[in-house]
Amino acid sequence: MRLASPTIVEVAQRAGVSISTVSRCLNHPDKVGKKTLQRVRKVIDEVNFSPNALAQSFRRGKTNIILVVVHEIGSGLLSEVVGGIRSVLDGRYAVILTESRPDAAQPANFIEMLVAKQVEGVILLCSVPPFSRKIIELNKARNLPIVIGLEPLSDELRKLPSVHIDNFAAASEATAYLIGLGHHRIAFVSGPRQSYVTLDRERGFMAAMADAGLDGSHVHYADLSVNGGINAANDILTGAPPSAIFCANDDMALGVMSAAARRGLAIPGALSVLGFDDMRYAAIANPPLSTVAQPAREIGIHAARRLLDAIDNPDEPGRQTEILQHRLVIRSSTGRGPG
Amino acid sequence: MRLASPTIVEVAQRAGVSISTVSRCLNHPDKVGKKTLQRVRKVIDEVNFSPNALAQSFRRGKTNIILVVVHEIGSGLLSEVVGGIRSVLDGRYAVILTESRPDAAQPANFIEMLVAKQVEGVILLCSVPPFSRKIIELNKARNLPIVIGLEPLSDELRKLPSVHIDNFAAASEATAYLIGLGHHRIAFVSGPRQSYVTLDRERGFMAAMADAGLDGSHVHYADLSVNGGINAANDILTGAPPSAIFCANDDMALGVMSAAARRGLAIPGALSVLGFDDMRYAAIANPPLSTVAQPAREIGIHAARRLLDAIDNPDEPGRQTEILQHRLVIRSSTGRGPG
DNA sequence: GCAATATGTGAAAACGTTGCCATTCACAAG
DNA sequence: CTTGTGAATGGCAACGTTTTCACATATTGC
Repeated sequence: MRLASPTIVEVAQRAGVSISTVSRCLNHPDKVGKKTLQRVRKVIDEVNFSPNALAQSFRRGKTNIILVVVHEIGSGLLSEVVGGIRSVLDGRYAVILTESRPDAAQPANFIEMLVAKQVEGVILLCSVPPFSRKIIELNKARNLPIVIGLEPLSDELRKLPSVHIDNFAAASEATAYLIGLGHHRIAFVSGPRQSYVTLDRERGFMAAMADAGLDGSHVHYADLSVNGGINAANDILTGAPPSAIFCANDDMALGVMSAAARRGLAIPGALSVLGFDDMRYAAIANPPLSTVAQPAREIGIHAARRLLDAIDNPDEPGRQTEILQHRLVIRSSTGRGPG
Repeated sequence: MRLASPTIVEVAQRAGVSISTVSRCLNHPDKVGKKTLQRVRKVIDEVNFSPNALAQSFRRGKTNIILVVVHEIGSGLLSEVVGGIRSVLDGRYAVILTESRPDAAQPANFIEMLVAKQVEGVILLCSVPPFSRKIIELNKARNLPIVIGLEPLSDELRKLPSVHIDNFAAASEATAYLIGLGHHRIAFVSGPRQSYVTLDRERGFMAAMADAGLDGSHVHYADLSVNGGINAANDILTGAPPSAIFCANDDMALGVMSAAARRGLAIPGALSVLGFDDMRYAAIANPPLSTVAQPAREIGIHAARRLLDAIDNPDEPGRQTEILQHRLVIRSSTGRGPG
């Protein structure tokens, strides 16, 4: 009993007018006679008509949909960014999200393309290479407006407008803070090497260590997850442990804290832990996690504005990367070091 | 310099064939002569043609897009559920997400409708009433397949297929566990009253208390957020505090733990805290949070399968609500009570 | 009361595909 | 040589809308 939706034609017939008139009632009601309008609207209500969005989009060549690509939705930070994006776009565009984490990998990618073409712009909040490469192609081939948020990307992507913090500077400031606290042996838990965000943070760490004449080679690699942090901590804390561990994100820092707690290590007494991102649970960790905060909502807002720019002026490239301010948030997981 | 995308017509001309043939090359290549196919494919490559997805969907009346509605993306639990959904749907459908949390409220809703109509099915993972009501209308009016996941919904929604745990039973078991531990004064931190999930949990708590002949009226209301938990805890812990607090979700439980820690209350020594959901950070809280786990991924998988069913057999209602197993996860935030 | 101008309306052409049907052609069977 | 068969291809309508253009009618200014 799938009843076919009524079309504009049916409305026209019932109201005894032409389809043009019905269309006008929908889109330019001021250009329609008063009583005609009334009659048509009545019929529209009666048959519960609403225009076929597919046909509309097709005809207009416009979908009013913006796609936001995230790697995985379960992150408070992303939630903030998306909130910022929506605060700008809502009303003008429907914001839909897609995850780039692969599940059935191959065919999915293909379908993403399909999605992408029904979309008027994309905000990329992730940098997984195979996926972003596809997106770039689309940008080139179809002239699809794209803005990168949160992540500075590989060199080929740097031509695209992007909005993020200065990860290098942030990490090196944070490291300097740790050094100022008297820590000399500091380990850094980095993320996957393809990620330019964590790479920048890693380099910031090493630069700050070098500046202070300290050994910045104590770098471990994990996968940015809590478990990654736990494993890294277990590695790091055997043998001669450092007095501080700086993590490329909060999830790993939380993992490190958990592993340290399990080993009976007092934080920050025996070990200082510093995170990155200031995600939602950082403040209520036990002890509350020191971290460097990204202005997530702001990033979303700016990215959305840039996208709007790009859509409205498809021809001019616009200024490229936009750097927002980070902020070192000192809570209780960091304390004085031995030195 | 927005260059118009080439259409099938252009390809046809360049290849010296009819557009039907080009279309066939795309959709039924076996029905095309070998050398024609080759020639057409060459041209397609040359001009970098790919069919206009909007036109295709319009023509076919099929978009191959499934919409998943979540209240807000920043939750590990949802991430799991979505993972499950995608493991079933990827390849057959593109899965896109939308948040129901309002930002620019009114106009947004309107646009959601637009989105909804380009979509072949919806999985609702949230129950915010104004939004879900809209969805229901769509279901009725357009016969749009819908499945509810994670949340049992209001009576009017109970007609829709849904997949979730037995929140009443789970909460009452968890409460019984607390009682068995020797707790007599137990507070419950509930969520907003419109939410049927938290309502069920609340009722489960009260029933278990009543069964044990205890006072189950110690119920506080918060908004399911960490801060809500903190505030609730501050209320509860002044005066004559209970020996255990059971929260309707983990976020609030984490908030309660944080507030308790700030007050110098030992957990579980002075206060036991029990959460609900087993979200990602529950296991690494300090101390690790006892909670009741939902089989999130399973819920996603089942919901997706139900949706597929509903799409394939639009006429039969199919069996209605499907109950999956919960599991009490005992970690270190709960301990023996005074009694 | 007549031209000039608004105002409201309808006919029809698009938008880019797909798929049915008809056509052509080659080739095998009679 | 005719007829029948199958494969390969082209023509064309259709999907539901929006929009341009032209037409008819109503309104205004003399």
